[in-house]
Amino acid sequence: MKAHPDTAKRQLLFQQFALIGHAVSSPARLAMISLLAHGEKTVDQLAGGTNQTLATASAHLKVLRAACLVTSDKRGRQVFCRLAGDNVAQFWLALRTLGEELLPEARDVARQFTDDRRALAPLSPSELAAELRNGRVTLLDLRPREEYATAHLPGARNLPAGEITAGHVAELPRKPCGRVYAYCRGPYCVMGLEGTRKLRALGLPVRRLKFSVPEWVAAGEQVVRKAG
Amino acid sequence: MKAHPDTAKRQLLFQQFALIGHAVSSPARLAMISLLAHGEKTVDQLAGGTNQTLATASAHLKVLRAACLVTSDKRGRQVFCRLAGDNVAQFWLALRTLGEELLPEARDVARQFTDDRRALAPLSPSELAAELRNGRVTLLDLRPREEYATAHLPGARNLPAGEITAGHVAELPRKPCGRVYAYCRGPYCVMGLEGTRKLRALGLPVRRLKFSVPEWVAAGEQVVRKAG
DNA sequence: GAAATACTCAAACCCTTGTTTGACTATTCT
DNA sequence: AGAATAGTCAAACAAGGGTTTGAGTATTTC
Repeated sequence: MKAHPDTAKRQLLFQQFALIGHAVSSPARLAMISLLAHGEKTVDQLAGGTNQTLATASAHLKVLRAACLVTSDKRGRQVFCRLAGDNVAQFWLALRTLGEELLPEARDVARQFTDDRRALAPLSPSELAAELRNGRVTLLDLRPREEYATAHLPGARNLPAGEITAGHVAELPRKPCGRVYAYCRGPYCVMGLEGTRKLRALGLPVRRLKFSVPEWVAAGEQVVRKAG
Repeated sequence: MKAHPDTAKRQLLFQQFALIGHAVSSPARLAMISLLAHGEKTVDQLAGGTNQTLATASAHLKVLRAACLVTSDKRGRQVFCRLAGDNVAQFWLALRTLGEELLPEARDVARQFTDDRRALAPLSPSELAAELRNGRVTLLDLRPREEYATAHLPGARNLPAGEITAGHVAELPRKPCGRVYAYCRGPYCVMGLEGTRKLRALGLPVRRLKFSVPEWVAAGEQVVRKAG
């Protein structure tokens, strides 16, 4: 039985789509994508941020580049990687959301990240947007400076989780009677969990948001992006 | 260096998400998903519809079930499989769309399916919905009877591609001065391409739509679903 | 020019996948 | 009861993936 030429084309197409599937079939690569959703990173930073050796990170990047999810360019002696487009970050969010809905085990673990009712603000992006408009909100971005610089929620102040001290907290200009929210890299960001704990230990009644910039963008809200 | 408990949970979560990635990392499994998007199928039908042996199809199904993308139940001696939800079909469409946008090779091949300007109707779902409302449209569903029965576009008539004859075409009640559109299983459906060719060879000035039921649903339009 | 940095590559390793084959089970039909 | 149907499972094999190691390259710094 001879294969129809259209059938061959169709199979080729599915093979191509499977490249993207393959790219998102490894926890390490998913971690890299979720990191890159917050801005470009060098291979080194990417390896460090996902607990991999440089060589393995480089190998995973090869797969991500083969699927055209990630592009990179060499500047000086460093290779800067970034997602190929906003649609990649949105696809990652779609995959994550589907997993949260479909996989029982994922749903269980995910709940543990949003379990601490006192420390978590159950706001959605649009609800926060409404609170921001009425003005009585202090919003903290706990991510590293470069990520904040790349894009952050409107009105957010940058307070990198690693640099939280009593001094910083004391000099925070807080709106009278306003709520204090913090976000980091998303609902499963360990740095954000710890940062929030530390802030609360220092007496700041901050609550962690369960979303970050990528989710905010996916919800159709505006961000403050780096010029140029 | 001891791993933080939250970090461990996070990795577990990413492993779970990677299950879904793995499920969509094989062309064969993608073909199965795209078939299942048109309604439940037995393992046999699924194997036949994707050119696989029964055993390989069964093995692939195991992976799809492990990712909770597909559920199945035994009725009599047959196992009926279906997508775990509408969100699975939408995720498949999101993956396909991302691939069409990102992968140059996929984009090239995809274009070949929408190249024949005379035979293809460049309508979007919302544009077709508008045409349907003004009424002068004949709409043909070329898929098998069961898929039509499961869900079809409002106003569509079922004319399975395999049963197209001059007789059938002659007795088609066509709206005066109306356009004739046909859809099958989507933009890359070979059966739909051939069915359209056959219809045109029989003198029917039909044009193929580049979407089907899943895309129509994803666009937020209503379908006629099987009762029960 | 030499050393250091930030990668990439190739080889080797092990482990996982995909496919085929044949056996096995459950269900239905006769 | 016996045969046929629909599917799963286990074993075996080839193929492909992920990680480590060590070497190699381009660029920058000293």
